Amino acid sequence: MARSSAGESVLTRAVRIFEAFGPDATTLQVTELARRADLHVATASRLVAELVSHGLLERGPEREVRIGVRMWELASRASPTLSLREAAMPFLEDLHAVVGHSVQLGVLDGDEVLFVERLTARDAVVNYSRIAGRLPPHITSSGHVLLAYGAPDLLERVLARPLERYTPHTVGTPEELRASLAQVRRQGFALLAGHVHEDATGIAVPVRNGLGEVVATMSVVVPNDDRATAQVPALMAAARGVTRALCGPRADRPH
Amino acid sequence: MARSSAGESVLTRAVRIFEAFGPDATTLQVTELARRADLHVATASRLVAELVSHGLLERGPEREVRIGVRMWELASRASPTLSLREAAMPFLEDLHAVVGHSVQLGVLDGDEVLFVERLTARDAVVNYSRIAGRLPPHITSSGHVLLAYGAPDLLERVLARPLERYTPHTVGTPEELRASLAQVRRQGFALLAGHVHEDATGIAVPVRNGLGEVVATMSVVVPNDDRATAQVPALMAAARGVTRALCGPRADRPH
DNA sequence: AAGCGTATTCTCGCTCAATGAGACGGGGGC
DNA sequence: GCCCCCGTCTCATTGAGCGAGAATACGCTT
Repeated sequence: MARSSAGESVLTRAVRIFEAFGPDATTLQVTELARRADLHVATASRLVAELVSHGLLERGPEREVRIGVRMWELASRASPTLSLREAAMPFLEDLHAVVGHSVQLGVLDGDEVLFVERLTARDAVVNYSRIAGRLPPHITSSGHVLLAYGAPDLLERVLARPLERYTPHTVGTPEELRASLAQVRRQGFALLAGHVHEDATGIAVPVRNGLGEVVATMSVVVPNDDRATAQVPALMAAARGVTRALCGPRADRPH
Repeated sequence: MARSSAGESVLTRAVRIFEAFGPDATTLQVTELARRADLHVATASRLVAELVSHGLLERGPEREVRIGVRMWELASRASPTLSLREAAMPFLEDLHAVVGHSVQLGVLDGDEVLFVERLTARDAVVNYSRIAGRLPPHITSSGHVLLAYGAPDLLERVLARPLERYTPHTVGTPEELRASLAQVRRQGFALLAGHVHEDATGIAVPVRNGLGEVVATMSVVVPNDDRATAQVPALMAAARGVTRALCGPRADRPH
């Protein structure tokens, strides 16, 4: 017996191995890894051994397997994602210090928000995002910003799927979503109270590059109260700072 | 003609492709990528296409290839490296605010210091590290800490190679290095003035886990002056904070 | 110590996924 | 138009990769 019955490539299988790990499964035994990756255990064992030899996976004392440092290093050395994060970091830190609640940096990947950075707060209302985590765009303020300024076919694709509600406040119909996005475009920011978690308000603003294109979104998660809107100017100032940093040493673009 | 003459695996080649990227080559054309990865251009083109289909690489408008967001995501979702970084982040931020200069978090990987995080400062003396970057351990304060508390065979391996000097101050002989490490063990921190760059002093302290093992190092890079030593208590306090965070909700360990 | 159960690695016959040489198409420059 | 460079496609070739089953490793129980 040779070759996988499904005609799969080695790379496809390796990717499936990496995808088997997640925040709830940071280490896995070979057998479980094989099960999750849908591989014969001997095959999984072999691929794991090779990935370990390359440093992309690592083994622990109980033969458990985890993501290797080399994987992160290769991903990070030349990553556009991390270039953006690095440019944004000083502004995220300042915003974090000023607002006192969790701040986030998100990008659009596929049809989802991918969170690139999140600075948490001790007294955070609730933390519903995680670094390298994803959320559907219709439920978060970040997602609303990315949809509002994104390509029209993005919105069509999002609307082609059911809009699942996380709370009674979550946008659940195409009409609601379109109205919300129109408001984002008018106001220049998204403010969603209780859409992901009942007790939290998400506020997000677009982050633009030097060409004026929206490339990311900065957001904060604050308690539901009347003072939420007061955070908007700080957010916008921070986003402008990131834009400036993304342009490099050139002069600011006129608004 | 089939199969590589060198009997290389697909994974080995994919790793070489990723290794071709770096901070000085964030995007590459397929031909250049093939050259750097020592692959036939047709092979490189094919592997790139597949890696792009998995999101591990991405293409730009001029057919340039760059690291894909998915690579970073898979590396980050379950990464022990990022767990450490996340635990350390609040303390790095506080330290950054207090010291006003660049702060760094480094780990030992192989025989080198790998920088996991770096918060920069506007008026930083000099930034000689980068996130996901490596430096030889004998030249940096971080490296001295990791060597001082590391396994003896680590030091032997480091000493088995020539100790290259970056500046006239850099440790350049085994005797100098051993003496410096002994001092680190006595003092509990490393302070190296002008070892990497003439104008900068690096100060590093060990970060321990709940078992008392040194798992990382926190450091700052400050100007050379008599006030440098004053930063040590803040560094040590921050490192203790990280240890507490790494222990989870359990009580503090007695010192 | 022996036995058992589980997990992981090794062996090996088999085969098709991966290879690179060369053709081809596209784009840019002269 | 011609030429050059780049990247993708085609295809004959073959050995890297496969999984079934054996062997080994490990932990636990009696």
